[in-house]
Amino acid sequence: MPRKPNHDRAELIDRARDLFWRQGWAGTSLKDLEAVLKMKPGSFYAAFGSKEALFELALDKYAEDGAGRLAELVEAHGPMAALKRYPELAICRQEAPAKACMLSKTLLELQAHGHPLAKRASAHLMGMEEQFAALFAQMQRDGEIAAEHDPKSLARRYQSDLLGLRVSAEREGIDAHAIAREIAEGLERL
Amino acid sequence: MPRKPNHDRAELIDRARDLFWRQGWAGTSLKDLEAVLKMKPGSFYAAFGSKEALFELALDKYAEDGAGRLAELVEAHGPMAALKRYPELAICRQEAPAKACMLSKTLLELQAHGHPLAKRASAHLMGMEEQFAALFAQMQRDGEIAAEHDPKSLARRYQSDLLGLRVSAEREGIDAHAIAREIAEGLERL
DNA sequence: GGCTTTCTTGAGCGATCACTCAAGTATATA
DNA sequence: TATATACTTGAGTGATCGCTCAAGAAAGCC
Repeated sequence: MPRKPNHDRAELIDRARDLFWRQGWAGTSLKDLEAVLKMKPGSFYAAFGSKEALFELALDKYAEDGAGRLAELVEAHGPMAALKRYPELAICRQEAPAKACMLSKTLLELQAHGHPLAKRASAHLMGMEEQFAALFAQMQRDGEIAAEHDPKSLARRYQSDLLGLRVSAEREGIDAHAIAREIAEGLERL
Repeated sequence: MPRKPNHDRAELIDRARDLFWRQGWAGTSLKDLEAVLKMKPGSFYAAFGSKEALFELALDKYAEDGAGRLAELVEAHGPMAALKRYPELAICRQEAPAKACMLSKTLLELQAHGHPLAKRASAHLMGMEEQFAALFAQMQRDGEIAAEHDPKSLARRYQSDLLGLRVSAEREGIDAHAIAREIAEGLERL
């Protein structure tokens, strides 16, 4: 009976994610979204409910894709090589709308107002960190790194280095690849 | 002949800086500023010209104060001890309106729109990095760190670590002091 | 006390914000 | 082909945005 939607929902969320990632929450107006999604207000609200609801979908997709890329890397090269490659991978993708992490951008922008999206970003960051910790733990079991380390501490530090790298990569005149290399080299000394 | 201003301008800029630092550019409305500065719109615009002009003053004050605190630390304890203490100092101050760096927050929020304030924040970050580089160079001259290092590379990495630390410190459930300690310890191995 | 000069006041400006809804259009079933 | 069922359209909502300006209040000089 019904009419089919003109657009592919997953594709729309991807495009919204890229815009939000680049421009942030307040920096992205509904006009911007309407232009990028090629939707009029009515369709937009029928499809997503609100700007906030779409941002949440975008944030979740961002986290999911990031975790997926790391998992692929682990699958292909093992934990150590994956963690060594991941920093460079995070800043080299040309098609990415920004170098900095969308989760940290969201956290920094919305945390002060106690916005639910900040909490959600924070939770995703914690999820990533647990993924890192699991890899460090596995490396320890495999004897790839010394037994004296605490996997959770290593993950916390690795995450912090990654966030710093990705903020630095946003700056002009900074050789972020050099920083990525140094982070990778740091892993060898564990 | 004239009437004296009711307010101390430097004090006003400090209060505006704290608000902008915490809430960011778009997250801070003129209503917020009027409340914190206890000024009506007319006085505000007579005193500062625009929201953007005040943000610029606030940003400059932020950078100046940060550089000052580092300089004091160097004066008191020398370059190495100063750089080792600085990370902890950056995240421990209770009176600070946020843990994250105002310069990086501004950069991340406004860079995508090519806003002049993002460029200014970027320039201040570069200024800090040069300050760090000068200290590393001095430590090298004093034989405190190995001669093989490039002071500019060390400064770039130190800055990146610092930015990462300060984003991490904004998160809930993260022991940022532990990260600060690790950054300090890292300096000992140079 | 006048007079001048500056600062303060606050109503209100046009623009933009996120969002709504009634009307129109396209598609599937009957 | 007729009807039911989405989906799309876009003018328009009230609220808030950064900002203006004419009028009033306070301080220094005569």
